Amino acid sequence: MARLIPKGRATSYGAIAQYIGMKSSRMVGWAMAGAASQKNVPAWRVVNRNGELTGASHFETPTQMQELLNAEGVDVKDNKIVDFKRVFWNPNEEL
DNA sequence: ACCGTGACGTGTC
DNA sequence: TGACACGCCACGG
Repeated sequence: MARLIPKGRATSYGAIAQYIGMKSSRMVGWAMAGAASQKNVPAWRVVNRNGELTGASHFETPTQMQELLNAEGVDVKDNKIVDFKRVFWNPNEEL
């Protein structure tokens, strides 16, 4: 799922949960925790509904998530995505 | 089998 | 706007 997220965009746990049909968004986060260490899964493009990088601490370094997003053109300030609503990518609209 | 915990989300007060 | 409660479900103790 995370691999479907376009570069330079980001989505929320809830959006993914909704897309998959999962009732619990917590499970999405749980799944991402395991994917964070995997280079082929852009888990850094998944944040909470406020655009906060809440899972940054699960990466190799707490700043890596922000670094990666910055590298893709996503502005991150104080561990939050700037203008998240504009960067937000809704998988349900891509159906 | 029970309980606490967690990268969450939504609803109340 | 901030704090709290509750639903959700996999995992470890």
